Amino acid sequence: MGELYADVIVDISHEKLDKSFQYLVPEKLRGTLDVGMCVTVPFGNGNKLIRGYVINIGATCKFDPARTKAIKEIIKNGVEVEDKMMALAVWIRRNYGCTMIQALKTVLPARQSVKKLEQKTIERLMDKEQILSLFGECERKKQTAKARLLRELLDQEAIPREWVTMKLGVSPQTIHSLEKAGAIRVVSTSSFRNPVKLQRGEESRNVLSQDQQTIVREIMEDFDSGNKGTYLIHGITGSGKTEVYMRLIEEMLARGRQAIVLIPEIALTYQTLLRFYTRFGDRVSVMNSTLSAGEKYDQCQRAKKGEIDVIIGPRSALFTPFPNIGIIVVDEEHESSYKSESTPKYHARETALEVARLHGASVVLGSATPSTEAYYRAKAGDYRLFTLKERLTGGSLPDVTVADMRQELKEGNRSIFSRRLQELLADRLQKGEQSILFLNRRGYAGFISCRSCGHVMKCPHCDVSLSEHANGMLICHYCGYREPKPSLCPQCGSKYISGFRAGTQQIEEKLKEMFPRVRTLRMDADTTRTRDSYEQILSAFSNGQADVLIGTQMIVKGHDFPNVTLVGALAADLSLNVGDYRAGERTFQLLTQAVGRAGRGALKGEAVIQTYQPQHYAVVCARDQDYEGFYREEILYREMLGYPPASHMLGVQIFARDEDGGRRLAETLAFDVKEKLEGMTLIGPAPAAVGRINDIFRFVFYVKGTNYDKLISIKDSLEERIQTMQPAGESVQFDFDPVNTL
DNA sequence: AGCACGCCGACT
DNA sequence: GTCGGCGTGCTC
Repeated sequence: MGELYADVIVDISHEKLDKSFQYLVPEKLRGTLDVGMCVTVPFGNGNKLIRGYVINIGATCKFDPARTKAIKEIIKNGVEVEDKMMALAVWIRRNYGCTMIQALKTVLPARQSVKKLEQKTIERLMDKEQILSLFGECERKKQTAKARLLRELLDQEAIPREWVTMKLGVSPQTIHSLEKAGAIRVVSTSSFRNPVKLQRGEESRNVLSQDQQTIVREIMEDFDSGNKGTYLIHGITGSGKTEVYMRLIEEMLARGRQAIVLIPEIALTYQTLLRFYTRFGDRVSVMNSTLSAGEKYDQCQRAKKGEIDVIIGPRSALFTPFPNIGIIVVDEEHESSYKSESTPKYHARETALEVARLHGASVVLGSATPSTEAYYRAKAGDYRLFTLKERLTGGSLPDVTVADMRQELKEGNRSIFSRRLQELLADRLQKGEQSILFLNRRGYAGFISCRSCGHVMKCPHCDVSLSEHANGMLICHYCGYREPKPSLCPQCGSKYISGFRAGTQQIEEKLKEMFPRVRTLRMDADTTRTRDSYEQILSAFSNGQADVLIGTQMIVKGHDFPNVTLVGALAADLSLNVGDYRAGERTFQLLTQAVGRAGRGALKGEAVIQTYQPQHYAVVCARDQDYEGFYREEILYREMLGYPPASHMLGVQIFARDEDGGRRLAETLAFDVKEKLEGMTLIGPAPAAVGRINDIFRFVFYVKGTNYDKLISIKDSLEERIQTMQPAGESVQFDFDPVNTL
């Protein structure tokens, strides 16, 4: 029988060793040894025994077999931080379908950046005379490297090690020998900069409401009795979720545990940060995308050393190497930015549960509009559900009207503003109150709808909207179904059937035509290109420099504008018909949030939702702020069509330079899957929604099934199959329970 | 990171 | 010749 070889990552934190080494798996470890295990291996010329991690096992030896050494033994324990990270990487690899290297890269902090912040400094231990005599001695012996360093030390007490090795050209050995001679000392004064500017203000510790207290008490009782659960807090904005998080974190810190707070990518507002900062001082740190790789690495080191206990950040903050996490908070749990868009396509909410399991920690999910997934599992009893109904900050919910744009057309209003919205806008302008116009535009898949009756062209097999393509065909990008674009509405025979195209710019123009004196601010991908333009626009609006703010999704998240008393959602249909099974959920969430922007201050607010489908449950429930009602409808739809969370879904994406090659590969793989379905369903293959990006063609197919493990084994067999084919110009990616199928 | 190897000047 | 420091490159 052939030999087995294992790829091992050597546990030395240095960039040059940041690759795998192949070792022979000895007879006695066969069957026992598995990916992710910690082993001791002989390394280097002296065959020194060191720690390593197995990242892969296979029968092929990519190295000179005569020179491969054998693994000594398996170390078993799960206490080290690294071991937990390793276990997590193994879990990610299995659940999201990627290589061990990819999993490790997401889990471990970027090592390459070590060099940049190598803050080791060389300190002089002797006084000037001693150094001078030593310098003379070295000069005489022609020990030039030593002499160079010593001369430098005459002027300075301490020199950064970086400077010494690079600029002075002194090798580590030289430094080492001088260290042994007692002339110098190497100190790692890694000056971990804390990216938050400390501004400890007055601590405002609100008294908890009855409901808040109950949540904190029950979660902590569970925790103390060794029952580490998952909790979903369903609370409208302003109901005091953050205060609950902070209390829980305090309790955990008191028990010597650490806390991770996840927040959506863009939602890291300065206000939230400050709140945490004033409460926990410099024991808290932030992780965000504006941090350099080096700074991120700093945060990890600080966490490892126990200098901080609380970290706030987007999904990657989940991998902060804390020794003993007590709680993980996932705020705005429904946000789609929690799902990674690059391989491994992990979901931070699900991964948080695994991190918590490894540490014995509790997980708290919070949202005003919980994801269907989380609510489903709460209903099933997997999560415990808490509801916060009171709005602590005051302000009442706005009055919402749904404007039926079909009716508007019928009665001769061809403008993009309904008459109701026009009226209210005029009223606000006259009163000097502010308004927000919200365009929930997303993606560029143009759906086709009838402006007369609201009928939307849908795929008869997948119940998602069909997209219009340039050749006049309508295509379903789930299954590939296609039909020609009709010239008359199949429902009512109207000729007003067309794609919906409108951008923030057009809206601004139309608004100015109608109200020539209006002052507007526009916020979309175009106007927020630079780093702080986002904040600038928001504060300009906040200061009353404009009457109307026009923008896309980004304006509905975070930020309170007390003077805003009118919100118009211009085209609810834009996100309702993007041809994705989550369109309803996303629309409901966006509309609910948008509507909630009105009337946050003392003044009562109003909102108008414009749509061609006023009867759609996402619209109706958003109008009534009725989450339960929405969920009941949504889960029915998901169950009926077998979409997550009622079922699981594996997306297989094929990328290819050559269109035919890609299609062939997609068809071959899909054909393979067909043999192994065992009750699961195959959809596709079809060209992806965006069929070509950068001249790379994309194809996709989906497998739906209730058993996640079966989907994993489908993925495994596909991987094997791909390996045997060794496709040259094509690559394949897997996406479990995709969030974004566009 | 640590260790060996090969190069080069200095000293017996 | 040999000794010892110094830089380079490799480690499965």
